[in-house]
Amino acid sequence: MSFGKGSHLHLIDGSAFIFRAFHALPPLTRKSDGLPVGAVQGFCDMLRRYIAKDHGRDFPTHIAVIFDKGSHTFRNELYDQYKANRDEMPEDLRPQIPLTRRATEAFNIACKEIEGFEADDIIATLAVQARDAGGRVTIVSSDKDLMQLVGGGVEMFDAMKNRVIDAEGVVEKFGVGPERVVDVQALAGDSVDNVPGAPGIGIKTAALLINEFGSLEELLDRAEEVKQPKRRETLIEKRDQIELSKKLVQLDCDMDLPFTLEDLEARDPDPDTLLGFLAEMEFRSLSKRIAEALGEEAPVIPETAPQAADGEAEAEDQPDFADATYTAIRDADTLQVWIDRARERGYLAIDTETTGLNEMTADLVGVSLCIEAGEAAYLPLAHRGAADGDLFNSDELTEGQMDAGEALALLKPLLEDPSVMKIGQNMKYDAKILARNGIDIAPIDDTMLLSYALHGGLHGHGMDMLSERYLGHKPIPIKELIGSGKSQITFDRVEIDKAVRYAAEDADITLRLWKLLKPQLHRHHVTRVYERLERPLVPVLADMERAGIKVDRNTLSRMSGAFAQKMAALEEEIHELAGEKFNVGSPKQLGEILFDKMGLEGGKKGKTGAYATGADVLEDLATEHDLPARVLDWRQLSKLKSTYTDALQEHINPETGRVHTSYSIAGANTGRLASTDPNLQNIPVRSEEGRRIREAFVAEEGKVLVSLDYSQIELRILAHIAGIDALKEAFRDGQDIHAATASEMFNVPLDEMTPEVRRQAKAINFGVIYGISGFGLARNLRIPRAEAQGFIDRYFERFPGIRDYMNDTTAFAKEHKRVETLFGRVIHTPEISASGPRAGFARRAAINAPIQGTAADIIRRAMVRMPAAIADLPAQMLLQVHDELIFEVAEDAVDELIATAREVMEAAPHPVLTLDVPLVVDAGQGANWAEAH
DNA sequence: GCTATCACG
DNA sequence: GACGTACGTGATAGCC
Repeated sequence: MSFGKGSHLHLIDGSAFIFRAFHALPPLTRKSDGLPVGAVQGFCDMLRRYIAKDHGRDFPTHIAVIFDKGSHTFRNELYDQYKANRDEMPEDLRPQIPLTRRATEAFNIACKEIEGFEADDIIATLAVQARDAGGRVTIVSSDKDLMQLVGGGVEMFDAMKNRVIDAEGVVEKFGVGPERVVDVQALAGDSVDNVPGAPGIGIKTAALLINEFGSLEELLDRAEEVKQPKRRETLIEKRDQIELSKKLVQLDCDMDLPFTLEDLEARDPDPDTLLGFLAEMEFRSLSKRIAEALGEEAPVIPETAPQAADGEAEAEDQPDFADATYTAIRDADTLQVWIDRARERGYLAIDTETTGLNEMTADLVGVSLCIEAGEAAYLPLAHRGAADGDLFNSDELTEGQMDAGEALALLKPLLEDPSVMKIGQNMKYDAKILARNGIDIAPIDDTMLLSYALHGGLHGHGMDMLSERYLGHKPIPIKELIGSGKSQITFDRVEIDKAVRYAAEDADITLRLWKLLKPQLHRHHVTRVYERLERPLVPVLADMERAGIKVDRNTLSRMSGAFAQKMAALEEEIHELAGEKFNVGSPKQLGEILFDKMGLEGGKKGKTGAYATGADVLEDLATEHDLPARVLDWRQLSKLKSTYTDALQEHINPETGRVHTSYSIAGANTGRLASTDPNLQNIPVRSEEGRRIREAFVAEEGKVLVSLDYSQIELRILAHIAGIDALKEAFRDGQDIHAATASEMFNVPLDEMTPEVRRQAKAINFGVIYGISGFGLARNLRIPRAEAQGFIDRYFERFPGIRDYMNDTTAFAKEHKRVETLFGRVIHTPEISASGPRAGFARRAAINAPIQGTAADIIRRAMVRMPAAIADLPAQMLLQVHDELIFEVAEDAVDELIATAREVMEAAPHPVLTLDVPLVVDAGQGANWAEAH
């Protein structure tokens, strides 16, 4: 087919794509030999869209992947420093480049490269040819150089972000249309490609100048007319350099190509070739998906034994999931066989199925067991007739199930047998369910926590994810059994045969993951982290969650009513001030009222096109007008009512009268816990009105709530890690640390300290923990940026150790792609070498992680030791809020509890670590949490 | 399902 | 000089 009107050419910038994929995606290696293939997989996944034909009207008639070839191009002849500051290609990316070419060929897509030419120029030439022939062009790339080409039927597509870039997008980026992009680039230069441009002029200024003068040539000829002296001089003095820059950034649209557009016609891939290549790469789920799209059988990829040499997994050969045998256990004899086998083996994987996700209300429906990969059994205990079946019989237990009591009585000795390891995925869930059935499961291993200790920061730790990633197997989605949304059924309504396949598979997967991950602990030096900080927390948290905390419904309900009244009054007032009724809770409507209708200054639209109406914006507006101030009040009440006084009531368990949160151990990257359903780690405290919600959290009659919290633990850890003598001394002397910092920084004696100066020092102290920036501090303190930067400079001058810590930590993260806490917890930082704003995020996260993570480790150690320490006291640990533990204790044992728990908390780093600063724990007590805190 | 907002340490 | 920024979370409401 000849190329012309109606044709649509897709040009994929291959080199740029794999560079970005390499940095954006996790470092996947081929299991059999450790060959890095993450970028290749990302590339193939992108090409998969062409197989799936889910492009709609944009499906290409012609397509090619274009690569760079050779490092020396005509631009180096013009300027020997062109791209001279490029980093070496990462070691792990190098071997993936030829593989990417092979991938392109396997997809039967034209693969083009020309020695001595950049992909950009080939793409430019092809795009112009295609456009001139009357066709459409989509350039799959986000390289800003290619933005010159946009318009007249040419658009760009950012495959990583799944976003089309058209002429409008170009204007957004460069401030000028595509035809003037070169001019702006020539002025602004490009640090990545080492294009010099005009010193002192960035994209913003360049766009301004080009828009004013019409073109670069015009600007340079009339440079005398530029008003700003500095700019004028630069433009005149650096004219040659600017003109050279233009030549460097200008794409060559007129290359002699040894092929034609017709050669790029889209062709269907040969399934054997393509699937063969994917199998060779060992892309399990990808080859399955592509096989499905092609209507072919997925290739069988053997579960090869990874080579020990590469230091990664060394799981024994595990059988194919397709060959697995999953059976039902329907009688005591069969169950006994499984129990005996588990005893003999010394371990088993186990998974419980229940009627819901809430362990406090869900009922046990069945238990699955696995001792050998590929061989698992499901023990159904409480399956009932289908919900839509005969009403009369629907609650009857289905035939062929063991009596639950009998089965659990047989299982109990095994599950409590100290010589048999029980393996689960997220064992806290199963432990709680079993505890409610009288079984104290121990000892345990948890594949979720293995993954967390090994790979925290790299990816999530849910079973579906781990299975796809490490076993190349997509588990049966639970939705296939129970549906979703309104028509969702509970697991006890699932047919037993279906339940067997699903439940047994989960136990099978868990066992396989355990065999794969457990041996890696040692090699990654996280055995102690897993054994001391992750695993022992499971029973401790299970106990706390089961205990719950008593919440007084009447208190909440009264507050809800009061809030509702106040809100209604405020709402009326707001509508009056606005002159019309609108939904105060809608940021979109509020923005339009404030900035469009009322014409207030300072309206800024975010990326969605809506005005920002956050608290900081409204606070600024509140000086000008009453309405924003009322909205702030309304928002506060609305938050308190919906999230706390209303929602908390729903969480009171009718059986216990208490609220039972659930802590996720592997949720936060730094090692912190996260509290969900409900979140009891963000109960209001900072505002007077909000703090009253804590009055609803109460102790039982005759008991008291006690709260113990670490004082300034993160700053103490910073002082220790960064070795800041002045801070250490201040902590040893028990000084007010923020006042001490202020005194040191501003040379103000402590007894002359003003609250304002102290406040600023406090903001800086916190900023340091977060990876301070002038911008962030300025915003926080609402002071000019230059002033904030001045504070930071002075701070670093007085505490040079902190700057060293930040630099050292960043350098360590860049080298190792991870940081560590003082207790050896590893937090991976894959984004640390990213470019653009993401690099800043990653850097600050890397600076923060060892500090926040060490604090998290310390309180984890305290929590693990706490139950034994207070075993003889009539006390129970209920909640953790990052640096605070809340207990419920009999009135007459309060003092003893405080003394004991404080000792455990203050000594938590021992014996592994002795901090250079003391840990101080403050205590409070009362009938409710507001009093105790 | 995404975004904005706001509650906590 | 320019870019876009404080770290870590979870719940709710609005909106497509």
